[in-house]
Amino acid sequence: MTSKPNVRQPSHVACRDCSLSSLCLPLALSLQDIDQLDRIIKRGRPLKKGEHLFLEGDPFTSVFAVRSGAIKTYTATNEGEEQITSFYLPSEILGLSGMDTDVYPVSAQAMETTMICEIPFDQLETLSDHFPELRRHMMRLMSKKIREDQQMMMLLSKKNADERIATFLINLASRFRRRGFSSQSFRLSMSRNEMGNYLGLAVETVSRVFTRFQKNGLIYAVGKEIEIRDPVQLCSLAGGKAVDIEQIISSV
Amino acid sequence: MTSKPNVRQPSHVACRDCSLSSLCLPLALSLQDIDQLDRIIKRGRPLKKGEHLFLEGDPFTSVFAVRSGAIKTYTATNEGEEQITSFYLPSEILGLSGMDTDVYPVSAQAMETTMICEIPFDQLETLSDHFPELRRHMMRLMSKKIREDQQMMMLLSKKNADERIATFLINLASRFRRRGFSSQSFRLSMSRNEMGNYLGLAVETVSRVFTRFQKNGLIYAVGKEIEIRDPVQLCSLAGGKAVDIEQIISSV
DNA sequence: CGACTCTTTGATAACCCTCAATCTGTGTGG
DNA sequence: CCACACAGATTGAGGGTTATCAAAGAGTCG
Repeated sequence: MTSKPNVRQPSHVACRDCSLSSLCLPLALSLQDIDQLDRIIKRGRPLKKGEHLFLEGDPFTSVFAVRSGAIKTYTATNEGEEQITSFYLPSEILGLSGMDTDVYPVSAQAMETTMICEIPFDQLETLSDHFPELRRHMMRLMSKKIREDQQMMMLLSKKNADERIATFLINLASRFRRRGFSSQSFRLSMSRNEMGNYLGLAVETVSRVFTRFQKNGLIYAVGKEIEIRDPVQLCSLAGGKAVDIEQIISSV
Repeated sequence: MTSKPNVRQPSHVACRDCSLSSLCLPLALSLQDIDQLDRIIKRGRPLKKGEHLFLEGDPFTSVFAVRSGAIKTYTATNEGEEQITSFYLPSEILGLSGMDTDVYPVSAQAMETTMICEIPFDQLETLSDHFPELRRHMMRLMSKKIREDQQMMMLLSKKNADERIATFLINLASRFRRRGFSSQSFRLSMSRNEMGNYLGLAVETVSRVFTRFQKNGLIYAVGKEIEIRDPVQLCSLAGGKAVDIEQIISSV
């Protein structure tokens, strides 16, 4: 299988051997096509916690896939504070929103030690000229991102603190599950502060809600480790569409 | 120019003769290519106020361009209320967020009498197989939408009522200007209720802010007609990035 | 002109933010 | 190895912004 001898680090696993390939870009490609994608992907050294993948305003050159760890993207408010716009977990793709501006509209920073696959965009475009499926997959990714952002807008404009945090936890749980990890208990890669920033809440509010959820037996949390104790009620609080809830409850 | 004799209604203007073509999909196409796009576009009868273009859950078949009038998209919250996700003005494209689900994730409704160009998606995909520029244009559209949604998330999570409404008005003004209309005075196609729904505010708050803005000489508003009296201060309230503000102030 | 919706205005209260203090955990240097 | 410094997390008190409730005014359409 791995004819190339350069498997010096786990970061050099080929796409076809990557456990995340079924979730990531190669999804739509045949084995042979994957090798072509594989050739254009750059796998850099791991990013340490706090290191930046790119900065707001940097020239847009690549999209990125998270292999392990976690990335946050953020932009600066006019008062100079940071506003977190997304968290990215393994197999998730970031950088697509820079496409129409030639610069990244957000900064991307590692929240823990993180391995990244970098996909130079001009080469990805060239490649996608020949693989309509790859093209459609990228369009679908962007379309999905738009829908997710709209869910987020709904959260921010209609939900109270309890509902926001319940939604956030359920969302994380289902993303962990999709990657094959436990969705009942997992480790939050972000601080309470980052969570509040993302959810439009003060740190203190996040903390209070966590405490209350724990008192009521919805979750059990020590530090960043979290266990979902009552997925049904948590989903009910999150208040997604019924159809989504079914899926998530069965997954937690 | 117009060799086809079927110009029975304004809605049957060909893309190459459409005053919005420089803003809409044909942007990236040569005159000859535009004609090919033109052939696949369906131009239905005008939608009357309140009529739906599509409903949440309808099978995804087409993307749409607004020719005149205005469209809102909304989704139902779990309590059954509507949550408006976007307003679309002439030359703007809607429906792209349905691409990865095969159904529209939102409903689209005319806020006034509205003319629409419908672009069947399968044909658009076929066409874009041959025109890389069309493809890139669509990707850019989606990328732009993602950035706009993220601006909206920032508005919802960090801005107070005054700032939200200032931002909304400045945004509308710049969109009107882009279409060649006055950005100093224009007509709101949405009700106070719809505006509040979109901005995450109660109707009463919207009304109060309008009254206060008027008292302070920022705007002059009677009903849906609105005039921007102090664009500098309004922009300052909106608090966008400095570079954007410059552009907008000069435009109002 | 009457029924309707939309808008405005006022009073009240809920929710969450801010400020402040304490507590916990983590890493660093003596 | 411990003590200390520091950042993050928790808890409490108080106040501000905006939602909610209620009612009246303005505009619209049959």
